[in-house]
Amino acid sequence: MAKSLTSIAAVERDTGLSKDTLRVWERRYGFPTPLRDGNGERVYPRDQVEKLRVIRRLMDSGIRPSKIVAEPLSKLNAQLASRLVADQQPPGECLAFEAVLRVLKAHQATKLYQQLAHELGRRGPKGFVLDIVAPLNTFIGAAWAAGRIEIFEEHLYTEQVRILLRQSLGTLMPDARMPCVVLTTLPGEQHELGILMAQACLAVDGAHCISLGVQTPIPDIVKAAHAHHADVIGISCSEAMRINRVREGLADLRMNLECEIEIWAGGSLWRRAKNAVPGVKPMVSLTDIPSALDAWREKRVFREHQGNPSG
Amino acid sequence: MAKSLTSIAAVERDTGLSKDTLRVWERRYGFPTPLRDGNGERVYPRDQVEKLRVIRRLMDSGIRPSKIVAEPLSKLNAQLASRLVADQQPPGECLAFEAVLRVLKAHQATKLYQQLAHELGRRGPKGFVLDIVAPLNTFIGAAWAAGRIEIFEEHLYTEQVRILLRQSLGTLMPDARMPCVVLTTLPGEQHELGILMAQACLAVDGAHCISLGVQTPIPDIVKAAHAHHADVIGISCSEAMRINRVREGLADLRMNLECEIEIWAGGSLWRRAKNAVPGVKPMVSLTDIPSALDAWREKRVFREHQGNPSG
DNA sequence: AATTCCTCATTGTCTATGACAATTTTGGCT
DNA sequence: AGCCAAAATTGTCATAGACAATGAGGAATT
Repeated sequence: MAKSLTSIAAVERDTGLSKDTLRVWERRYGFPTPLRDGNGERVYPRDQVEKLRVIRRLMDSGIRPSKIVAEPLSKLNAQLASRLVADQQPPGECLAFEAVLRVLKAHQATKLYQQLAHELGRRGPKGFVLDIVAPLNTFIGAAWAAGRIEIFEEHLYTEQVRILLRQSLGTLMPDARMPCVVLTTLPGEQHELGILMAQACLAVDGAHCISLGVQTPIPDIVKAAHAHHADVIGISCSEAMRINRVREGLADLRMNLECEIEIWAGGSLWRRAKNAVPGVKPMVSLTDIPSALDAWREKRVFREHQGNPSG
Repeated sequence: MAKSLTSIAAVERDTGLSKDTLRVWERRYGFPTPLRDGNGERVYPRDQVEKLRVIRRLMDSGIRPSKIVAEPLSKLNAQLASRLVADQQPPGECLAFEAVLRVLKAHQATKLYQQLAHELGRRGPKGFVLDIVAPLNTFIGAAWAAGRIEIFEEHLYTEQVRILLRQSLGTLMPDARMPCVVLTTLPGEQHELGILMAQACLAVDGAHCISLGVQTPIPDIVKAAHAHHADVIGISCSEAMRINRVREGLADLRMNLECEIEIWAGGSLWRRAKNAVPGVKPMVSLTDIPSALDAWREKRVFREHQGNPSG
């Protein structure tokens, strides 16, 4: 276990902060303060990378860099811990959630799976998603933001939910009057859970769903929309994404799609983002999905009466 | 559908070519030749972005930029088409593969699933992976590289295989004499199929597998390895990755892990990469997995006899 | 004839600093 | 309080030169 010094590219990879940002912070805030190698290239000590990762987490929860970049690590950790208390709106079932967290931290994947499968069996796909997965998701996300769990533990959780949802979604039959929805995330967004939850909600209401997986380039989303004759494109955005990037991506997508094809943008990001992108329907909560589907059907029926009464 | 001009950031997102690379190509090869907006910032016409995407594909199959960046698009497309013939080593079952491709291009996800499920039922998990999925995967990858299918169609295929493998892997029990393997990909690598195939091969031989999903940051891989008391870290690398990045990432990982923990790096990338990373075991084919497991067990038995006969 | 080694060309990434647009915050004014 | 303008904040883009790591081609050796 050597000194573990990292290049600027490695820091970008590990923290998600761009090279430009890292250099400009050094210039403006006096942090980080990398050493230099023989070529005059930046070399970051491990503890500075760790601090950068903490900063990144705090920024994801809305804090601006000037307030934190120059602060000592101990203060940042304290702030991280206090975030949990602020974010957490105990939803009644909070105790059970703490139990899930314990199982997760013990890395008992099988036990976690069984507990969740029990709930799925009891409530069915829709109830499972709305009453369990959605709030539990928020809870797990908050636990991560507060430093209570590691990202690989979050992955472990995601994995179990994913398997469960995939299994239960296979049996549902689509309804011809409902839209064909293509689901994916924008490049840079790795969280698949949002898509899966949306897919569950859409499928139980009879919509025909096609998931492209995560991180589909914009031109490919457009091609997929045409190939599948999609009525709606669903994009899931987690709070880990930069709002600017998402806005730019959605505007780009909107510009390249026929306006008959709707774009629905859901995910926890939209709690933070105030103004939406023109021509894109923001879905703050999963409960917006049924009403959006109703609205779509209404509009479609109306349009058919108007323009094409026989078809 | 406006003129669709894109910023350099959007081009980076859509092509995977870094901003630095885009600027330096312009300087060196005279392509791309973006317009400039009011601020003097690059604005790329749509057709140039399309050409860049073709170039990217050709580079992923090993061609160097100086040979192709300045060429006209028509030549590049011809080259792309000829790649398929060159790459494709008909593995006997070639006709069936073409049929799969047809189903895929018709977007008949259910039919595709049924065909694959039939093979899984007939051959069991291991045979299915070795005889069907592995070669089919190569074939689908080649079809993508040759421009015969779109990336979202590849995703559709991946999705079906993923569901099937997940289902059949759930029933297998690990063997206590076999290593605990943590599986993931490096940041930037989005292809999960490699992990799934590795997991299938490992699990049928009794190894205890934990998948972290894709794109785990190096520090998190290290933490996960410790938390799960992993014996082996398995990293899957597709040919879409830049070899440099992978080498750097693996060297970084090796430096931060105790040397008792082995690193096995598999995936189609290693057909192209000649020299491996020190301390990392390259796995060219899935068939290397059983022998690697045997070797691991041998070594472990030997070590226990030497140092710790009672435990 | 095959293999190893050496050299040259290729290529991506890094450096530095200035500029600016987009957003958020602040302060003053109804 | 509520709202608008001014100011501060912040990320990204531009420029051009430098260099290390890789690949390719040829020469020398086994």
